[in-house]
Amino acid sequence: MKRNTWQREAVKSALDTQDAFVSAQQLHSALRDDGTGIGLATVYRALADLAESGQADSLQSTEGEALYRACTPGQHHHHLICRNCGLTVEIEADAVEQWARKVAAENGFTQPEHVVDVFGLCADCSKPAP
Amino acid sequence: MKRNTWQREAVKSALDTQDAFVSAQQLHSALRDDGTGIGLATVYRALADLAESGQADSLQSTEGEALYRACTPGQHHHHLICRNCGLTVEIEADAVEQWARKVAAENGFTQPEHVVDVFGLCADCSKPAP
DNA sequence: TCCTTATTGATAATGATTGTCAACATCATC
DNA sequence: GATGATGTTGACAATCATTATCAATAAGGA
Repeated sequence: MKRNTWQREAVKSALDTQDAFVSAQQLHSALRDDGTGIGLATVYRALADLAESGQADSLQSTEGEALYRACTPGQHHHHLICRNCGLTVEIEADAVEQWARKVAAENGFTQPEHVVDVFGLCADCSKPAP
Repeated sequence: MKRNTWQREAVKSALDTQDAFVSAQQLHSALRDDGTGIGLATVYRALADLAESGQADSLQSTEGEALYRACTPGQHHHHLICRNCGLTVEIEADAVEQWARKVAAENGFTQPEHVVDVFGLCADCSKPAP
């Protein structure tokens, strides 16, 4: 049976305070800075659990590390991500869902899923340096 | 100055024979099986060059390794990828391009780029096992 | 052919992630 | 509240893809 531990709670709430995709290492550092003595492996395990249960989204950065972000569960959505600061906004895309299904069917593919993320510079990061 | 070596040619042509995304390690094994004594680091370097010059596309697998695929240069496109055998088809998506720009603009984001890939089971892999 | 220097390849180094396992903590049950 | 079975933790080792190092090699202009 699944047990509730303060470690899992800590990881979940730490992730909730982030408005950007963060790595397991970053989250571990943040938790250590908060005075908790949580272990690195535990952070990895907790994040994997959250991702599997749909309470967090994950993606692979171009550098190859896994990044996580708390998300609204039970709802399919995509992300608009700032290349510079990581700020992330959830977006919906009914049109894209339908397009993906159509393209898959046209090529004989079944059971389509898709990865759709938009990267750009957020309003703040678009401002010229003073 | 950039020099032409048989190693770079070998990597390029080996990639051209693949109709699926492959890892640097896989390509290195294939090249070794062909009798060439090419080094692993060289394969990594050649693939990075091909990706940078637009002659190959790359993406991160969910396991975190980088996968490469030869592509038609100079043209923006996306991929329809078989989850099972890796078969990859290039697809175009003008509607999605426009949607990405619109969503970015609506949220104050500039310089939008996007990652759009569709995963499914290809016609062959969709057939039930005999 | 000669010479400069980009490239190669064997190997070490890096860094994220996962496996191991004894000590510990949770929670159903008494 | 005490007990016990077992899920969980955390320090550390192990793994694995990728990158850095650097002496030896080879491309291509002179």
